Amino acid sequence: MPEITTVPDAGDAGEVAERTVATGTQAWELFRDDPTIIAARVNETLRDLAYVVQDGDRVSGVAIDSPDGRAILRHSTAHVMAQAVQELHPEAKLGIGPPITDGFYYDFDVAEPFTPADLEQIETRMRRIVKEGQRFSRRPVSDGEALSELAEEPYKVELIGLKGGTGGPGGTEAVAEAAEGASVEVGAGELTIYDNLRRDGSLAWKDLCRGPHLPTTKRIPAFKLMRSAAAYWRGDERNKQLQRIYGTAWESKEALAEHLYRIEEAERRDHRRLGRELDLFSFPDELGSGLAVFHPRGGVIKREMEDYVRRRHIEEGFEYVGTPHISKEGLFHTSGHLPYYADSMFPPMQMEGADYYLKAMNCPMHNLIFRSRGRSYRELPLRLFEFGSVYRFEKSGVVHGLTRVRGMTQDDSHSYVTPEQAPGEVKHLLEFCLGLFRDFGLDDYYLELSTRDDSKPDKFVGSDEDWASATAVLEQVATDSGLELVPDPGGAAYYGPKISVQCRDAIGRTWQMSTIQYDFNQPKGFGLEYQAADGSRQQPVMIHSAKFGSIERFIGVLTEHYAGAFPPWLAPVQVQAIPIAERHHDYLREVAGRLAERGIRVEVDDSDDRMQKKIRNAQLQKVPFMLIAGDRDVEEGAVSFRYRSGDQDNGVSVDDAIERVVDAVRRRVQV
RNA sequence: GCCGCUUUAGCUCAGCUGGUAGAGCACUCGCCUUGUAAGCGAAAGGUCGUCAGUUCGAACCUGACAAGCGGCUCCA
Repeated sequence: MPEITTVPDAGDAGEVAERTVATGTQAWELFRDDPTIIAARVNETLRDLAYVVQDGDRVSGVAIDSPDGRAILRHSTAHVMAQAVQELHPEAKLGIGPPITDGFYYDFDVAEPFTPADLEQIETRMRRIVKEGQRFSRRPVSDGEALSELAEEPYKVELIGLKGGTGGPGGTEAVAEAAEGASVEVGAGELTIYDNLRRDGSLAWKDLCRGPHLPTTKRIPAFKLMRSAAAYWRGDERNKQLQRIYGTAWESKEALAEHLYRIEEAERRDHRRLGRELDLFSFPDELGSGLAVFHPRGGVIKREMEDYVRRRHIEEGFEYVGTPHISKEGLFHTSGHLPYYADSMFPPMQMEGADYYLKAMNCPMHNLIFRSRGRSYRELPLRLFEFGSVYRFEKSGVVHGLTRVRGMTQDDSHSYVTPEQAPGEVKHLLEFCLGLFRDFGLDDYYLELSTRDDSKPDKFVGSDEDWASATAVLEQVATDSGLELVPDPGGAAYYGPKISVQCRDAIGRTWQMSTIQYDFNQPKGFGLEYQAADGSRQQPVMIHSAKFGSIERFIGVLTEHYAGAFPPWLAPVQVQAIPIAERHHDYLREVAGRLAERGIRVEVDDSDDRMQKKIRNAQLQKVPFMLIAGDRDVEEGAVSFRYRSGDQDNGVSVDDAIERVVDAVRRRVQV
């Protein structure tokens, strides 16, 4: 028997050992000592363990708890789910079933949407398939063979026809996602079908798939179906909606349990829930969807943010202005918004023969301020700033807590600059934004560069040259920042490209917060000009920027980031004074009075609850500091200084306690 | 906007096949006067999201609308 040489790749250790094995050796034989290996990486390509190694192959094992291993596990579980669905619902047609972050999904065309009871039934059937230990068996097929074998699967047939035709530059995110999902099915090279074979070798099920897969269904340690939902075929709302089932799969029951626990944790820090529990804000039905009211405690956070950002804008050379909430429609024609965004604006109100719109953006109004008199180059950069309340008619299905609302306040600014000043101004604004993130304790973020989609010229205005130079300015500044920069093709505003700060909250979701947009179009539309040093009239560039983005969204993200335990400087109540008995009320009122003189938000809990209950209430409200006083403390002129964490220092003098609180607030530290 | 689900007291939830509502916490009032996450008791609180329809009778069945939730699409 001829022998061939393979080179197992030791991976992280960096050691490469040569090994000579018999011809026909399959990858699994190289890893028979390691039960966590469920696939092989051969010359950078992922393969089934049934792969027959070739002379010179570099082979390393893929562990089930590695990122690739989990993706293979999840994709294999998606197959098992699809098999179970078709066994229970033979009429179901298959869409696509890729692995995703933390799980997988599979789309089905079925007459009736799945019910929770259906999901349970499917899960039960899946367990049976897992128990049967069906083998995933790879089989290359020609296009013709695939088409005839899968003639009953119209969506698969479409994907076969699509092979190589998806993706490419300029695709929207949705198309890219569909293409990504489809790539799991058809890949780039030859077509393959995976047969699920029972122990006796009979065919249980098959699916068009690029693979690789686990060796057998038995290797699925833990999974759970999460929910069903509708999704448009290939991510296009003009297509039919399929029924999608989401599931998750993990390398062990423990890992699954941890994942489910993380989901519960995320629910506990959901700002919609904390907003109610901490009495921060609400969304009264009477107002309508996506319209928030801030309660006194949420109002404190909002006010601290506003005070901060107003002061910072003034420090950074901005001038505070004010503009109304509505305008005659002509303004939004001049700005160019109406043709693009009429659907996203509240419908107009008619009055005295004119149509008035609620504003969805502030820039046109700032342009009017710029244009209100002749401007000199000496005034530039001219920087206008305000808290602009804007209203956007978000589709009913997308409204979400404070992070996607219909009425919001932007800390909006517009810098009017010469083209030469633009790079410096963009840099200035980006540094401003990053400083703000630092002060608010958000440190997990990245930049996104949103550019024009060249394949959709009707969505963008302006010349190619203008777009290219504007994009180059933003890209340069973003790159110089040294921060992670993610491209967002097609995400630009119609009038120009933008940099945005995408913030990750503690549970990994990302939100667009700050934006800096380069606009060479509106100045033209408004006929903005300044007189240059040589006496000529020149057109300024305007740079739009919002630092928080929207006050509402920022509060939502901040609430989730801190899980409601705001740092002292933002906490609605900074100190809860807790008397042990009624005779200590006056003592603590005096302490509270001294704190209030120092600008501290302090409350004395003079209810007739037990002191244990008062502590519990303060903890539940996530108050950072509790000052507790009983006989001993009064005697010593001290307090028991309890932190939110449960740590406590007893016998702290009142002077010291006040300084501790004031200092923590002043330094904006978290405690 | 699309698909599915949900809506009962301030909050979290019960309420069997249709016979017109219940708990815990919170709130109010008493009692208790307390040393590190829930003291005891009482009272009060709901035209069961809204409007129609079916029925002798609707929280429950049907429809429309509204709001919420999970996705999809969208997001200046």
